[in-house]
Amino acid sequence: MARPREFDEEQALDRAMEVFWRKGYRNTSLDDLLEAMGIQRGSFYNTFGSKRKTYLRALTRYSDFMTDGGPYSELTQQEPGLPALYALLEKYLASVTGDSLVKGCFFTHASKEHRGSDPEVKQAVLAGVDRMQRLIKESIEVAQEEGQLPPEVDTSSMALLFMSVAWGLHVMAEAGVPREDLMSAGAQLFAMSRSLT
Amino acid sequence: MARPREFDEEQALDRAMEVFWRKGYRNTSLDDLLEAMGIQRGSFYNTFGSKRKTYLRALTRYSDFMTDGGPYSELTQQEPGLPALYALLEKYLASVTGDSLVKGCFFTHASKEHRGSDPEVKQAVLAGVDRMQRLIKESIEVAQEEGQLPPEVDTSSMALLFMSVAWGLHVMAEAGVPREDLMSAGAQLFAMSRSLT
DNA sequence: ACAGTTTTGTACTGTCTAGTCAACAATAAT
DNA sequence: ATTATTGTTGACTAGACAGTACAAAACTGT
Repeated sequence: MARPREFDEEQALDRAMEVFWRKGYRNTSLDDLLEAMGIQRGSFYNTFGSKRKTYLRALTRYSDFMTDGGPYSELTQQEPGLPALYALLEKYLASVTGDSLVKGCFFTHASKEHRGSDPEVKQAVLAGVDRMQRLIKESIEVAQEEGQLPPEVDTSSMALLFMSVAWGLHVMAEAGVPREDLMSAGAQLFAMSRSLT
Repeated sequence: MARPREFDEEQALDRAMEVFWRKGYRNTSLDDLLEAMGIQRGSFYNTFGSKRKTYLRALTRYSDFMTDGGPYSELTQQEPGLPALYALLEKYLASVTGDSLVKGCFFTHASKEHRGSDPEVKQAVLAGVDRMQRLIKESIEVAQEEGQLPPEVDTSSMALLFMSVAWGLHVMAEAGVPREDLMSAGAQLFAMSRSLT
């Protein structure tokens, strides 16, 4: 007994995620957002409430997007352990230094834009980071089982170190450091890892 | 034959640097800036021209601030090589996870805020990053001479790797990852470095 | 003392922003 | 067909923002 919606909420949210990911929160105006989502002001506020709420939903959606069937799920396929991790890093650096519209991890952008001062953003980001870290940690444990890493290394620290390198190189790329330099710095990390055994 | 200035330009610029460093470019309103600088609109536009120009000057000033007599100059004192680098990283992480007003490297904030889309900002940041990387590279070369690192490692890649870890852990801290986790990830890197010999 | 010059303080401008509102359109149950 | 209910639309509001204009103030050389 009411007028049906003319757009798909999930799809609109995906578009919103894409814009926020690409441009950040503050730098995305409502007009940008509406244009990307393909809806108009009234529908937007009716369905999503506010720019902020949409942003928070986009963050958790990103988390799902990355881990469920996304890039992180490839860690268990192919050659597991260090090779898979290295492949993931290379793919990440390629996306960061390439000319795709969406560059780098949404969470790094969100972290830096809010600098931990927004509790809700922080919580959403931290939840996503935890999921990613867990997946990487699992890969490192596989690497241990495969004998690619010695059994005494702390897998949690190692996982965090790997993520930090990826994120750090991401920021370096945005600072203007050339792609090849970033690639060889990443390679250096894996060379060091391999030499542990 | 004219009225003298009532404020010190250098000191005002230092204050401007501090605010931009702490709050970022967009998130610093002109009122914030003027309050921090202790001057008023007219004087500001007379002396500094615009918010943007002031920001660019603040960036290069930061570079001087860090390398000339600042934290990076400590690399050559104390125990040079890896211990000095490790001390620098620990100090950085302490500043990042502590409760000081100014947290982390200004260049990481600037990089991420503009994402390489502003050529002038990019240039200023890259120049500063180059200086920092050179200092770290020198420390790594010292480490090689001292036998702390094998002679075959690529010192440039290693320097970039170290910086990336610092920056990455910085972003992780802002994402909400606990301090101890960051510390042990940093320690992991140095443990790996030491085991190379 | 006064002319010339620069700084200073403040009111103002135009633009951009997120969010609101009310008229109008489209559906489903009766 | 009517009515209740929800969705859509575009004009509107209120506030924040960077930057400007200009008069008043303060200083220096003569």
